[in-house]
Amino acid sequence: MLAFEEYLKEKGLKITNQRLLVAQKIFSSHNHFTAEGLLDELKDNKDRISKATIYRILAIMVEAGLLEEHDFGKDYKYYEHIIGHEHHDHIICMQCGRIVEFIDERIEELQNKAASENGFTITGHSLNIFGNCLNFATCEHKNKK
Amino acid sequence: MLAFEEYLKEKGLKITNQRLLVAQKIFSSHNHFTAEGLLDELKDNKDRISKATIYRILAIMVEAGLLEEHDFGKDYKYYEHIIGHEHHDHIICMQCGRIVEFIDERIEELQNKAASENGFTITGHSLNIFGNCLNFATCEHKNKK
DNA sequence: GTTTGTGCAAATCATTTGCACCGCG
DNA sequence: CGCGGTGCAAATGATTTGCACAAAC
Repeated sequence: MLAFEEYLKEKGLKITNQRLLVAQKIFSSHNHFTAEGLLDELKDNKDRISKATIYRILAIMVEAGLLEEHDFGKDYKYYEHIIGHEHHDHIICMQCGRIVEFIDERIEELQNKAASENGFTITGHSLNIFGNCLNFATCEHKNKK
Repeated sequence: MLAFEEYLKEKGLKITNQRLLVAQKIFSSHNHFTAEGLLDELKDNKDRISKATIYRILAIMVEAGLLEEHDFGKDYKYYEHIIGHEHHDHIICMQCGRIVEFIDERIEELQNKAASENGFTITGHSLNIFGNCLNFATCEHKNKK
């Protein structure tokens, strides 16, 4: 059973077609997506779903710890599911929008060190590297959502 | 003369009271501020300045490379001037909003390494650590802008 | 049957923009 | 003067919300 379904039951929330639809879509792959993009992908589906509902479901999933919200410098948010995915940081191509994940334990450690040296207890962090990937396959289309 | 004034002349832009006022305010200290906050601080000034003008001036300063725009996870932007300030990253207290700057050359290097290993040319990066500072002096007021 | 969820359209909120007037150069 | 700059109010665009209806339990 989907982890999201479990969460809904736990919390006494209802299991609706829309919620299952969104969950299936999101957990079927590991992409970085936007609310708008998700809406588009579900548009042609038999079960219509509204933008408001998308946002409401995404909020629940973030609350549930199943989804992570990212700010990549655009004026809309990106999401990615984190089931079966270790924490990682991102490199974003400013040309084509391609997003590459990476993780460097040494950076993680140095961040922890920086925080504690300054008297902070870490609750989270966000490290985004912006650049150009010059990847033939993807970098031809600019400003993909 | 203010660096901003030089920039304006260079570009053939006009030197107005509003522009000087904003520049003096911003460069008189090194704080992280918001457009709204800046407007408040300049409200009681003899020369009134409108919100639209604030935004327009901030955009010019960012373009001029005198100001940096930050996204700290709120729904409004933070700015800081970078004259005489080396690049640095930020630690933000989620309780009181206090912002501490730090720099770790090892992290910088590891970022460059991660980018090039993934075939990216770096154009910029943003590293924000979120946490709690538990600082008596500041951490009593929550959600400061 | 209740209570919670959904769709729609209207509301929000930071930021941007159109336009008529103002002031720097 | 002439054109860029400013203020105001209206526009924008992502996200949120109120409300009446629909669906889950």
